[in-house]
Amino acid sequence: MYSLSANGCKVMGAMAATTRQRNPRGEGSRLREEIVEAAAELLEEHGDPAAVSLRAIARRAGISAPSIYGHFEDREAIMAAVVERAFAALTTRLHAATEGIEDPAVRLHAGCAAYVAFAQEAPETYGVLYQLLDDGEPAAPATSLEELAGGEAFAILLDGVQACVDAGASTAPSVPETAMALWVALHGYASLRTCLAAFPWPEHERTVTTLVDRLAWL
Amino acid sequence: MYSLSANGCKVMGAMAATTRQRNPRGEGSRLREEIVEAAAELLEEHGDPAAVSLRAIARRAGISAPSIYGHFEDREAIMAAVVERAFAALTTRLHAATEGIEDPAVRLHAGCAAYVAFAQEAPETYGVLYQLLDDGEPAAPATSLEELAGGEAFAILLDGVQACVDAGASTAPSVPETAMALWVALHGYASLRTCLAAFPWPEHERTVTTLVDRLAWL
DNA sequence: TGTACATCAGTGAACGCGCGTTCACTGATGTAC
DNA sequence: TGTACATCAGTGAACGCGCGTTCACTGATGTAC
Repeated sequence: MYSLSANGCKVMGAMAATTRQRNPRGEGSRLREEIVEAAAELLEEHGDPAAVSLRAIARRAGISAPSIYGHFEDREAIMAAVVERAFAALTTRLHAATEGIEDPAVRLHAGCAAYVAFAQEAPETYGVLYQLLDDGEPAAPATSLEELAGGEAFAILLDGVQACVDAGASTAPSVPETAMALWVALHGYASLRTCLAAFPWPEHERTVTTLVDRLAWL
Repeated sequence: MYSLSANGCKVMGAMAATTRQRNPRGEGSRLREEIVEAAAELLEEHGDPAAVSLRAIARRAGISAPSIYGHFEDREAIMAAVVERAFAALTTRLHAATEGIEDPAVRLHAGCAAYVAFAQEAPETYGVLYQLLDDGEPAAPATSLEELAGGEAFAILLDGVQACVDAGASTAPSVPETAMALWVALHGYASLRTCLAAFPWPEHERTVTTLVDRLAWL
């Protein structure tokens, strides 16, 4: 049964490098996820979103470039999927960091620290979150918070501040404005810290604590 | 003296569209500035730094693409010049907004408001400031503040906070850390405000005031 | 159970495009005699 | 003052490249008879 026949499965090692195992019938969506995964990896490796080309994604995923069109309309759609994935990861992270903590002030601290940590660990992924929003059209300004991309993450922050106020730990005069100020400051810190490595930054924990304590009126 | 001779100066209108007036001998640097200007304009018009290609810059400046190489090493060098220009503009703006104000707290407010206003009016120019730093190599972390790109702008902020502390208007425990927190928050606000237009932002003035008052311990 | 066929995941070649960069050049301007 | 020449700001054509996207296709897989 020695064979070099067309299906090529006889030489697994070599095959893996050259040909991909085709997904079974119903599971075309598996490749879809592999594409998004490949795009996310590329983004994190090269610092530049421009380096995440459709062809580079295909190369990374081990498929031909046109194969992508079976799963995505165009390159932009892939990036949108990457952003969606990143927001989901952020939200999960924030939930994980805060759940089970009773003291609202401690919980708020933990959530904010996790937000910054997320940005530190995957700076490009973090960066792409807001970058794509930048590209989108102006959108109706009246949109509710929940419908905003990242709205769920912001809602966690909002709840955190509200809990502090309710418990008397915070004297913040306005919960939404406080959450906004906090969010803005954390974003600024996360962005600058990663891109301005030469700056003599104080200790990480210390900075987050300062921002949270002062801006959340703790 | 009717003439269509080679120097073309007889038909100014038509000429301006097709041929550019060559700079006189010693003033090659004039084109250099036109190139930077063209790049800056392109950057601000298209939101995307990737759209500012060397060829696009040349087109905008009304010259052929190779002409640029007489003035810049490569595309990256042009972008570096754009960043330098942007930092100079920011610094000028901050000085203009704060000079002549006696009350240190009022001056700090004015400076911070000007910083945010600069970012609002030229969001792409503002964005490119930190973006380029991102691309650069890690650099020695021990670099002094003054040598950092944007160090002069930060120094203004530092002085502003120091003046507040000296005058007893601020109870900030650490001047550098306070300036850092303020800078980070202003940057975050400036970035997010421009890219997340759909968010229900509070009044502009109000937000800046909140950030400054809380973070500078006024 | 065996065979013909429809489905569909993925391919390979090709397209036109704009890019950064190079090269040999052109022709107006200033200078030396 | 007049002329030959060196300088140098800027040009036009060409290069190779990677890109996004299209098209007709291949061939393994599941299904109908």
